[in-house]
Amino acid sequence: MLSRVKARNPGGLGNVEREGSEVNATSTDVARHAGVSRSTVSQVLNGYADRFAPETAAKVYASAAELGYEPSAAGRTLRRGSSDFVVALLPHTTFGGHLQDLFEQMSVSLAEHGYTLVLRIAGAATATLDRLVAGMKPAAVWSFTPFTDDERAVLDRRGVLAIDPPSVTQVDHNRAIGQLQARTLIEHGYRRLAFAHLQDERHDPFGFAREDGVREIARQHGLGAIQVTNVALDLDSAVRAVDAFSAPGVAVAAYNDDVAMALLSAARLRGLEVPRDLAVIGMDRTDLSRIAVPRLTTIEYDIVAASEAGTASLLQALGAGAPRPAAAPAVLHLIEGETI
Amino acid sequence: MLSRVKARNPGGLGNVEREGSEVNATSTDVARHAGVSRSTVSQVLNGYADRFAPETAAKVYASAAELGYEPSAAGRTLRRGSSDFVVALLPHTTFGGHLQDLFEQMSVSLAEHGYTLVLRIAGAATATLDRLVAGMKPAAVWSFTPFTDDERAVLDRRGVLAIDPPSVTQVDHNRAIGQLQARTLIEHGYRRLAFAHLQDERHDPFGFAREDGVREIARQHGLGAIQVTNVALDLDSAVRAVDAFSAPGVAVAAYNDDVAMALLSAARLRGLEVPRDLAVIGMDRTDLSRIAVPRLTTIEYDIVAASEAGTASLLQALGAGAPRPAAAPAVLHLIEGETI
DNA sequence: TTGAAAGCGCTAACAG
DNA sequence: CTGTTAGCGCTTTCAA
Repeated sequence: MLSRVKARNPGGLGNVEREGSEVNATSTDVARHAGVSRSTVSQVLNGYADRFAPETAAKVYASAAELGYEPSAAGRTLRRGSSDFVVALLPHTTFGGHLQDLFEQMSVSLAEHGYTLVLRIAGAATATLDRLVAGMKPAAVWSFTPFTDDERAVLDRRGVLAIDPPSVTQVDHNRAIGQLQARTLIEHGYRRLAFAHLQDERHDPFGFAREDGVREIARQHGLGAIQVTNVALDLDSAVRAVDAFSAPGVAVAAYNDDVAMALLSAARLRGLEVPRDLAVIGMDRTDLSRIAVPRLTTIEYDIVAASEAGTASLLQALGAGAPRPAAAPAVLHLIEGETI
Repeated sequence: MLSRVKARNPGGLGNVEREGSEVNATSTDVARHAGVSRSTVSQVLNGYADRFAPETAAKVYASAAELGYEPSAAGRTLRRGSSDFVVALLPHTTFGGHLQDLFEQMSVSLAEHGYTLVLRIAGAATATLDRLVAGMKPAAVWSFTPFTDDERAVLDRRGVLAIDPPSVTQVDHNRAIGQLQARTLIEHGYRRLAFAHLQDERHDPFGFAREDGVREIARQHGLGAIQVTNVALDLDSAVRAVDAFSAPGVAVAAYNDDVAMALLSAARLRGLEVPRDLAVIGMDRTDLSRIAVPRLTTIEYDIVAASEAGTASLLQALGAGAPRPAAAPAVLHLIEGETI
């Protein structure tokens, strides 16, 4: 057998990265080292240690550790029909540090159950997803946002476990955000409500649900129809939106803090006083929202709490069932500012 | 043989996700369908079609397409010793939010050469990296920023191709950013320069190189020592930093646009006029920097251009050698604003 | 120009 | 209690 090291280092030249003592022990190596058979190694290491004499199991554990043994995903996948990888789709929204926290938390939880998390850009062509799924045979594909129809079709075709938030949940969730924005504005005495979308719809996947939430609360309180506007992330667009608000005294629920900040800048440019002439509530609690003068009133979405629920349902679907957490955690927090 | 569908759908119940006509053709299926042997299928599909009669090859292509055949990564990995996956480490920083574009571009380029890109959170424990690498046997692990010593050690141990920017390049690159900031400030007539770090060093991996770039240019122009300060992303911190600037007329190169925006807010709070009393140049050209009043002068980093260079060197290291692009593309662009 | 055979590392059924 | 055996899907000689 041509060892991997040799194969990779023809002529012994090689580059620095590959020199030194490489470790890629197989279960055969572990078995030999422990003086047992491969199947014993496999069983001990896969949770059936109690079928063996304690000393035998101990020898196996020790040998595996000593040799730095990690099972080959390829061999295991081939045998089992699916791998221990879980693919998570990376939404095409801002990587505001928070998203990393989500995946970091998920990565750890999954690792505890023997799964390995890998990420994939959500925007990429569906054909790539197909290749990835067909090739890697992941235990599951998970998405923070609902799959597109194309994605669903591919995943179904490949027979892979596909987990996304039921779109009804997703809608409820975002409607709750709009509702909280509206309720907050109303509690502060505003009666003329508006909703400002982010114009680039690729980055505004939740806008309509949130708008609905605002509208619903407005209706419940007997307020008139809400104004709806689109704001691109440039001053011209924001100024146009502000000019279009029928009169002073409008209170705007913004799709996110960036939109809110754009409106604040536009208001300043137009000489409007915030919140007297224009009130604004954002969403996301970005770092910059804390720096704005006046500080933006916004809503924080506790993504780690939310992701814990997501991870739990994922694990359950995988049959690695951690029991569902008793209640859905509170994930929305109002952050006080001076813009309403 | 127990088919995968049956195995996954015991009792025929199953859930919606797995019903319907699943497609998971193997090379055996393709061979049978085309009336040739498995090895013929393998050879034709791996670029040796010219060893066969044209009709034979055509039959193979047609059958593979019809059956939706995708080779099993597991089988291939087992046989070849390494997979077609390339793991990219997701840095724990924000590059103006355009990080997706980088990975999307990379994903496409790699796919053209038969590789599949998967991402992994860079922050996670090194042990997880070890498992990932040992299990998945990726063709390469790539990082936009230099590996930590721990990461390097793990990758070396597993004998995997590890590509990161030579730290000298990384340093040069970031020094160039600082230099451009300083040169721009000096061209506008400023003689008292400062550099403002982002206090959270986890998000400021390049700060020192940039600071060096500023200092270097200041020295070349015979200016005095530059002031260096740390700014956290809150108003108190920014106000403290502004207060500490010895006198009006300081021009600050900020680590990024967020830091710059914090300084602008602090200046406003202190009644300083920008740029007369305090000049600021940022870095990243975030959306919000375009919305600020006054608009922030900043530098845009063309991450897609940069990533094309990165992808090229990665492919070269993989031996899928696209020829190196002739010259390094220009990746830094000054964005005019009104803050200097 | 094509096919047969071997084997990558692993696990599960079965035999002792 | 532990080992033998077969085979997951693929590629690569080697032989025809």
